[in-house]
Amino acid sequence: MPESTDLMAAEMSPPYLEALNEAQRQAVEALDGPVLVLAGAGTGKTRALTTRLAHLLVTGRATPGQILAVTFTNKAAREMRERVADLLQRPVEGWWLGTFHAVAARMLRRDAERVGLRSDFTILDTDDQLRLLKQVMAAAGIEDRKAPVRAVLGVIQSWKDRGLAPNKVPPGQTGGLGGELGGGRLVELYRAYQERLVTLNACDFGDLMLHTLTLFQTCPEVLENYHRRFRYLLVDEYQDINVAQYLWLRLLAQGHKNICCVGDDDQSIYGWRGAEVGNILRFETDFPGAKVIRLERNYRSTGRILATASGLIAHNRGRLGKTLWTEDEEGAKPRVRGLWDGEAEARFIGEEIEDLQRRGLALSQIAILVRTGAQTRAFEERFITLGLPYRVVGGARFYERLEVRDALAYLRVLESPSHDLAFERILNKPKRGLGDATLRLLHQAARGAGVPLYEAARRLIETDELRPAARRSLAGLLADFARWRGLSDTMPHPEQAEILLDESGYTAMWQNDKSADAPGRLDNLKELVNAMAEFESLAGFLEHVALVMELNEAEGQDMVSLMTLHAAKGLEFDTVFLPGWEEDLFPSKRALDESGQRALEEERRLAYVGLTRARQRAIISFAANRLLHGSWAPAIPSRFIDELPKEHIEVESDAGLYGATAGGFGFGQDFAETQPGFAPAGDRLSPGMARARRRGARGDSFIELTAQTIESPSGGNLGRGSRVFHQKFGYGQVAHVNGDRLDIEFDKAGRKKVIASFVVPADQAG
DNA sequence: ACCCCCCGAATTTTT
DNA sequence: TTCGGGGGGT
Repeated sequence: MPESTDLMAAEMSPPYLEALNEAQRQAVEALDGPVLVLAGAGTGKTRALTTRLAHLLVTGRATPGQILAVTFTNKAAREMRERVADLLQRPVEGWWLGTFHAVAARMLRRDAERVGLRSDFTILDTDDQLRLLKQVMAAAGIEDRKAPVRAVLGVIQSWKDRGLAPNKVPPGQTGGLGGELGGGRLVELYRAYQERLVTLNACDFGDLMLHTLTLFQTCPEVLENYHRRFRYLLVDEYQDINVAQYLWLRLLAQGHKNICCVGDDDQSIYGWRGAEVGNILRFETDFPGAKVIRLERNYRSTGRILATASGLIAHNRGRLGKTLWTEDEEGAKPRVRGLWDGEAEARFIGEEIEDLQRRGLALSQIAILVRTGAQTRAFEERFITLGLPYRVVGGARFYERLEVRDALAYLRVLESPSHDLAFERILNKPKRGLGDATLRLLHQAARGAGVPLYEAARRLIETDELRPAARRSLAGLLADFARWRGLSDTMPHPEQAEILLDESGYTAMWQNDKSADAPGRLDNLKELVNAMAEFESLAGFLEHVALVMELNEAEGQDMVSLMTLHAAKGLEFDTVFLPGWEEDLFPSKRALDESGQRALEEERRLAYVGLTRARQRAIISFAANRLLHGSWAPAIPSRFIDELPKEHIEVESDAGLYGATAGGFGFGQDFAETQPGFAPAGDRLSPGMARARRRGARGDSFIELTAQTIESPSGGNLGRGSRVFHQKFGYGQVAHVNGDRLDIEFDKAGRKKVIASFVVPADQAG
């Protein structure tokens, strides 16, 4: 970069600094010591951030290898990488830029054995986590008829978010779960779950942070190495970090203390998944001598929109405080519209959009932002009728679809046969007569011998334990895998994958499926195979899938965007519709029930995020009647509507509908109480009677049986001539021993090959 | 081993 | 209302 060097020599500002406002420039140039950049919505945060990175490199303050930059999403990391490359006119190599999880995974792979893992550990997704925990709970003898698996996983995750390993969980923590799952029992489950993960050489996402944290805490030399390496740390979306991430960052920042965190406390909307706004509020205390820089000039929205959003967020107490301003015009006042019901609301918004369309505005510059995913449906139906093109952003993600996950499980088994969860998933998919009974035997054998399921299967098919049909089927599957594995020598991995999916019968399973979504699923399988081509190897592809879990979608068409408020963070549109501003829906009753005032402030921030997405026009609406869970319920306008500064908004209403004259606020309880037949919000949702269906414990899940097997002394030192008992074949005498495989002459069943862990000494039978 | 029916639950989401 | 999971039946 000769030009830059010249510029520096002449002590002139490089051109990239000239493009910044004063505050942004400070954010770029304050390189030493801790810095907190409070970046309001639309204030050019990413620009400041990427310029700062470029500046570090251009001025020679740091080599790429001395920079660590972390984000929350792959998208943010990608954007940062691209924009820095644009600034420098060349890509940057050798720096550590990635998501918290990707960076942590990279660190963990280098020193995995120090926390009891191997460096080729696999990363489990939510689905795997649930299945694993379910097994652990069953083994612990906990009835899951009330299916609290999700709840328990939630508690475990919240502990991990707080950086708590099982031995560090404070006693008496019930995580909000009472009854049978008292604190002690939960920690026990947590410990058992973690042990299983280690056995499987696997991590869940929380573990990536937690194990790395443990690594730093227990191996000072590892941490010191990173201290030496990273001179500059940069953190995006600081308001969203959880305690584990906070501790992780603080340890890393102890080295050179040059940590720059960027965030906006007013846009903290992920408290429910462990983010702690407190982290950003406490920054100056946590990092003594910290410089705080506020980006307050907004380049996105009109004056009215900004004033409305600011007036709303001012109702929050826990804030660092910022005053956004703009030199943009005042613009139109945000509109607030009351409608009879959800259908009328959808009709109204549809008409408004058609109107904008007639005025020549692009549909791609229009968004409808809702509180919950289910709310998009009403609009989708309406838009289909109108023939309005739309897309739902952030629906079911590609790699989360059933068929894609199945196919991935096949590929994982192909890559690493010891991946038990994947093996279990595909064992009987498509149906090949290997159901619960077979799986139970496999688990028993695997536990008995201390080997993975796949290896247990290999041994089991040499014996007479299985029904002949199952034995044949399982043997066939294993032979197939051996063959598919061999293909990697002769063909590229996408082709290998295609053959695997065909020959395993998986593709055929969907081809024979008559349901409407089957063709789509087949398309997805093709897409998956295509995506593999971009990677050097199957292993590389699988690592990518575990951490990145996204597939670039085709964009560019002119469509209205439908999405949740959460999904909208970071985006902007000319026109934003904000429907469903009703008590219980928004703010969400459930959030308020769970977390009270804290949740209310977070919901309010969510409203703030929604409003600040709009450049020119914001239209808020609410309905007096809402279809919820299949039945109609009266609704009252959201308290957030009352909180909007009246002088900056335009209130409209349908004729005859209450509460919609300018200045005529005072919705709230009055509405419900004065309308005949309209119950106050609180009484509306009468939960159905819980049914106490007490049934005798089934207690025959394969995991429980497995647990019993482990606990009972089995196998052991059975030598030739021992008298033994076998569940299926009865009493017999050991005729031949070959490792853990025995030939036994049974009294009734004749000579059979069995696995040692399936028999007990005859004197212990009973 | 598979299928079907009934019951209960039903935010927000990244990695 | 719609979805998924579990239980019971074949």
